[in-house]
Amino acid sequence: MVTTRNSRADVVTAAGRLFAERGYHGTSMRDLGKELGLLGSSLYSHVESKQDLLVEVVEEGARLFGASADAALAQGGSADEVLVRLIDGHVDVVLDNRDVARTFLNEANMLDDSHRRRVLDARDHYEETFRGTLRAGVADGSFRDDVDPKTDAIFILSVLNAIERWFDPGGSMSVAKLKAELGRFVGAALT
Amino acid sequence: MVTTRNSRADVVTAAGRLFAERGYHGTSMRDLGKELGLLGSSLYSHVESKQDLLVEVVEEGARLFGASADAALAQGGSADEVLVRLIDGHVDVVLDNRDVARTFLNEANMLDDSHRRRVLDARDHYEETFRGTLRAGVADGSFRDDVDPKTDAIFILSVLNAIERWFDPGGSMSVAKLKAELGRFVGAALT
DNA sequence: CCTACCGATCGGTAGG
DNA sequence: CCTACCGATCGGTAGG
Repeated sequence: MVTTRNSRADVVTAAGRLFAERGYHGTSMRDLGKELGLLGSSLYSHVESKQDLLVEVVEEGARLFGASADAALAQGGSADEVLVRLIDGHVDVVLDNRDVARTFLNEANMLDDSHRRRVLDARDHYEETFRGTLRAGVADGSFRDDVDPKTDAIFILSVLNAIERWFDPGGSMSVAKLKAELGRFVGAALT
Repeated sequence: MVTTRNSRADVVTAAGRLFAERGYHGTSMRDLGKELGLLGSSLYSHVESKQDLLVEVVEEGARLFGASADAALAQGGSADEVLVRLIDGHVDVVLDNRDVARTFLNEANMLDDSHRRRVLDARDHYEETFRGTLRAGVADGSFRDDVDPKTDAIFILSVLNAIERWFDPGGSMSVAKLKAELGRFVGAALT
């Protein structure tokens, strides 16, 4: 028997799993307790509220995407190289933290106003990384001059954000293949 | 005073609005009643269950997208022309029936098993329209020969399905501009 | 479409 | 982390 008490981190992780699968409003504190082998009421020794759990999961998502963008920029290189790192980094965040990413992408609007605002700001900052990279690539001639950085950043992120909806990590397409296909499609669209 | 009794269609429309905004589980029958100026319990003279309402909204979404694809194919023409009609038609469905489209795209997995299965089949059939058009375009040389119909159909649909998340019909970008940008981006990716 | 309910479940608390 | 609850709200029904 290795039964141990759950940590706060365990609770947040399980919450991410259920929020990703069933949605915030589709998950009850009793569901979450069952997932961890305890009663719903016992969760309140770890967290202050259900909303609190959503905040933690979504903000972890914001941190992960933000860190990925920072890392992609920090290495420098051409706009084309930065964009490839942004794309690969986004894929890694989604696939290595699928529940967190899904909750971040689909349940952020269930946050109360102040938290939602902060998350939307973080998301806009992340998007700006893509926009800026497209602008730089257009400016230096790496990308077509009919590329519209604002719109195309949204288009590219639309493709990336949808990955959690269809990609099966245990399926026939490898992560490397996924990244290659993304690079080809986006590359062709921009050059 | 033009206060009239609500029809079943009114109830379904209002349900689509709330399901799109707050999600299926975030909407109560009392919320929906309030939206229509009646009590939650009164809704049961129009529908059998809450799930029933979700089924109606989601299946209407499936019908709309299906009809759009059928129309795009029926007109014939080159793969390139069909694809443009598929894209424009998808945009029209999303923007002319936003609540239905959002509910179809985001709440279909809240359906019970049998209905969800049917909707997923319809969605796959719709996706096959895109895949087939890409295949035809590769075969006749309209599109690059490194286009992967299966993957690229998903990528294109990812861009189209995300439109409800960011496009503001009252904003600075017109629908015509949106369609032009989509055509340019997707066209560049495929040719 | 309302009145008047039903049992079940919700998020959460007090006290250990 | 459990026991023992709380008031509020849930989807839904009977009967008009």
